[in-house]
Amino acid sequence: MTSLKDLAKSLDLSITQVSRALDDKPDVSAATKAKVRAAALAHNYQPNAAARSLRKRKADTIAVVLPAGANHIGLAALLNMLFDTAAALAREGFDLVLLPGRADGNDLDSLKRIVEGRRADAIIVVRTLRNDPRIAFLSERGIPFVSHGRTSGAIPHAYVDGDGEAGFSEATRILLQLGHTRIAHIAGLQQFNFAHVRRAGWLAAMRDAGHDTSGLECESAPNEIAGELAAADILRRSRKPTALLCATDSIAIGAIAAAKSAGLTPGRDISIIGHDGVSAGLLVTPHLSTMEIAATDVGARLADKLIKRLGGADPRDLCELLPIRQVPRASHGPPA
Amino acid sequence: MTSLKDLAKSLDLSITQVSRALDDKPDVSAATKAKVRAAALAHNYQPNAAARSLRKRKADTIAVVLPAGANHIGLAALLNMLFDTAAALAREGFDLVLLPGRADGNDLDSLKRIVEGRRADAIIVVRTLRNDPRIAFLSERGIPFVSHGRTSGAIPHAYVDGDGEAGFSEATRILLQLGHTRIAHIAGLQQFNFAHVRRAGWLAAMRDAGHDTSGLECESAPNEIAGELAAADILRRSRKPTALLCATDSIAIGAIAAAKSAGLTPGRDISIIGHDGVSAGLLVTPHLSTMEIAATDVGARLADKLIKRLGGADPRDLCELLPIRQVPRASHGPPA
DNA sequence: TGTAAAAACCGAAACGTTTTGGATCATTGC
DNA sequence: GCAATGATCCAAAACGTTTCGGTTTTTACA
Repeated sequence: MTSLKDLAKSLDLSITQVSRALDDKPDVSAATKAKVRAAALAHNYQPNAAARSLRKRKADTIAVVLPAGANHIGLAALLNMLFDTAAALAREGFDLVLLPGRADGNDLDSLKRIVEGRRADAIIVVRTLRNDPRIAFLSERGIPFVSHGRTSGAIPHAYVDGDGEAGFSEATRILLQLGHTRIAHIAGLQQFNFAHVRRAGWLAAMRDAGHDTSGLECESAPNEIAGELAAADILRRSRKPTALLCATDSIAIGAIAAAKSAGLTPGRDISIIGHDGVSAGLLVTPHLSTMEIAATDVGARLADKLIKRLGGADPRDLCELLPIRQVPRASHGPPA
Repeated sequence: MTSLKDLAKSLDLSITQVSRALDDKPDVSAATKAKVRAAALAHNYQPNAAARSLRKRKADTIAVVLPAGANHIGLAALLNMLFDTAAALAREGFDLVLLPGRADGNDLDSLKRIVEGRRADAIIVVRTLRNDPRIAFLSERGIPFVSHGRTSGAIPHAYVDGDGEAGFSEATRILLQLGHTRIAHIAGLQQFNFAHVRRAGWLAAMRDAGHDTSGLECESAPNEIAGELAAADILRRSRKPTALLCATDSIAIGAIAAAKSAGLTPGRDISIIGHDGVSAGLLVTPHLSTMEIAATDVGARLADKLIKRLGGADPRDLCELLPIRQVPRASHGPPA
């Protein structure tokens, strides 16, 4: 409501001086600075965001393009992480704006609107695909961005991600060590990079151990219902697995239900392991063996990378691959 | 990157006409409109958001002030709902910006910054308190807003809320009908309005039935761990309840764990009912009896109310109290 | 007391859009 | 042929801030 002009008039100063005083710039005497600050407080002056952003050519805003609709299960964890990111960004003076992905799946158009309209200074990309057009677009335009998850493409970019390949290799080796040989993998949709690398980790460990993987895998959307269907399918096959390594906890929780329906006791008759460390894993019986990123502040790390990127850092120096920690619980063990 | 000026120059038109053409205003010939639109598309012109917002004195942005940190459990459901709101608002051309509550709990300052700085045209308030200073502030300033949840204060305002009082009264009556008399209530923190009305519903039904409630209640933060502690406490008391009516599912899930630890079988030795209908209720054993708002589109309703409020509707006409539907499952039954 | 340097200040332009208040031109009615 | 009408168009102001370049005032020192 109150503008710089109002303050200037009430203080009998020029707009210039009031602006500079509030910015603590050198050309203003200590006395006037104090007076101006007092007046600003009294009128609870807040600079008009649009005017400032127009003049400074930056919006002090970060945008995150969210995947479209439907898959609310996975969304909750994502939004929780982004809340941390928002909090970290707020401390640096940035607002976080949510852009729900468009129903037609054309996220590039939302992105163009944001970028060309200068609505945001930088972008956060989540749910990276193996070959992500959003990342190609942003890189080409030189828009600062950080992604939650890597891509398989050649474009170097800033990211924070878990080392899914190592994690799934290790989990596979643990199962092998316990005596399993027919270790099946219920993969996530392979267009997503996280799903691809997790499968690669399983595949590598199986190959290293000299085990045939044919007929031992299938693909599932990352939610309980799809996971249950996929597990039921794989348990019905001729070459019956003794262990199910699942791309996500949600799939694994569905797999536990499927195993029970098939008359198997998870942890005894069949081993099931997931990934993510969601709290729901402690609600199922038996408690879900899983693995998770060995860091609790992924959201804040994302914010940190973004700030550094805005500060001009090279994206190649802003890649963080976080180690995965195994969280063994009761849903896996030696083969029956 | 391209501005109206650029377009005007390349088309040999005035900025005025280009602007009006893109806005489909009357004073422009059909021929020029077509030419302008084609050029805008070719240069993929997007109006500068700051300039437009400065001139039009509106930001096309809605802000939501989120509660500060910590309680991530309840946050996930909230964020999920807000995602729907964001999607609905996006269809109307509004962006949704997230304002994480400040660590010092002073959300009013964030609110002032947004409101005075004209960063948002309207506000969404969540987690309403019984007596909410944010609502007092916004009402007084005449800022359009909608809250997720009512307040107990006298200020009329737009809201969407579930009828927690009716829901908890009904659940209590159901338990009474089954033969329970010592029905305890594990309440949410009473500063929150939802917790207050749910307790009121239980209290009214108990009084109507002529049952003494002394020693039959306690308060808990809305998460599993606090719920488990609260339930353990109430199960240790001299006047042992046969049923636990919990303010939220998270509390109820904790209560199930506590009951098991105390050697009781939920659903047989003790009845436990929650509220929210979270999916985790289907993961615990036995499946959690609960209740929930009989509508799946609360987020969109919130957006709808906000749009109407921005259109000048009276807040008193924008109050929606949604009925609660009981979801009986396996965690309650007649007393042992 | 005079002068140079330093400190404090100010006017005006610019950011990119929308909108006001005409201006121009062809067409119509008489 | 002339005024009135309607259809297109445009210059300029305004939104509220930051910043460039220059001006005035004070201080420092001879």
